[in-house]
Amino acid sequence: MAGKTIEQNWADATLNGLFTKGLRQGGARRAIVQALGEQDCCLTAQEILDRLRAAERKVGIASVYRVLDLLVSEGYVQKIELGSGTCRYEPIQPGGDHHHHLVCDSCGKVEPFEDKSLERALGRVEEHSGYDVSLHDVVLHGACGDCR
Amino acid sequence: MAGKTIEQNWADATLNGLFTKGLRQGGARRAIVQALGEQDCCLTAQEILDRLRAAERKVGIASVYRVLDLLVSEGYVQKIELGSGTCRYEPIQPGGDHHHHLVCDSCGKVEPFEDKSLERALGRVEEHSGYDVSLHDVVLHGACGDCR
DNA sequence: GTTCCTGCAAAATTTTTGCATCAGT
DNA sequence: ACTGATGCAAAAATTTTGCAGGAAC
Repeated sequence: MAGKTIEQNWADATLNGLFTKGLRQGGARRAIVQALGEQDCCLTAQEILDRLRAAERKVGIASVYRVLDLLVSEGYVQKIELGSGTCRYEPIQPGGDHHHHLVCDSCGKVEPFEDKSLERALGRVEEHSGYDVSLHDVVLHGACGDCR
Repeated sequence: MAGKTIEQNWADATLNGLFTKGLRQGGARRAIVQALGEQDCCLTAQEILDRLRAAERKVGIASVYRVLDLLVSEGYVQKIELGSGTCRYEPIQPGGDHHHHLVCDSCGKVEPFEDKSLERALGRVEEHSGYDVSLHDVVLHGACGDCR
């Protein structure tokens, strides 16, 4: 149940953070943050909308995009593109718990993976880059076990 | 002049490869491959069109997308998305010469970088992934030297 | 009560598709 | 000559914006 707790904490921490910045916790905003928090990997705007609609929560697609924009610019959510043409959004876990993505170009499946030594290599690159790096993003494309 | 040579080789090798597969070297196709070959980092479809138009070569945007699609599916070009909403396309150098991207989220600048130890870490991840990985893609987001 | 948020609809942007014509082999 | 490639225009898909009504504080 540890995973669930961490994810729930993300939603609460995010809503609290927004509140602290003087932003309101309106219905759509709370619902979208909740939906993101219940997910362990990335979601598209449309997927978020579908989940809210399935939960009898009527929201407009424009609100989904607006809230996601806000969450990205406030640093709570990472926007990820995996080559499908549609953007995906994923909660940023403050604990540094952090994964990347494997994409099967044949069936479209997306899976998360983690690797400490990859993170260390990325950390070294970031230090020498001359940039103040806030986020990174690794995508591996290929054929999954079923499709290869 | 080494860089130039490699890039020119990419365009020639790509056109030859297409020809070998029974595909024709029509005007638009050749022009688009040339434009990509003259570039060392990624281009958008619109940028490619602009270059061709500037060179007095009238092509339709649809042809640009169609040729890029073909090049991606034949393995000559990598499609990359950096979070701007528009896709970018980059030649794949067969020699394994290979770079990734630093994106400044404040001014939009995109720079390439290389790192051997990052590639090694990626190679290890790929081996253990259970996928047959054909491509990978690393993007670092942050503030560049001028913007930070 | 004021200010910000939200939903709807319209617009903008990017990418794909249909079709008649043209060019490469 | 035959077949596939191309350009144009229309369509589709995704994301953004304008605005009036509603909700949070």
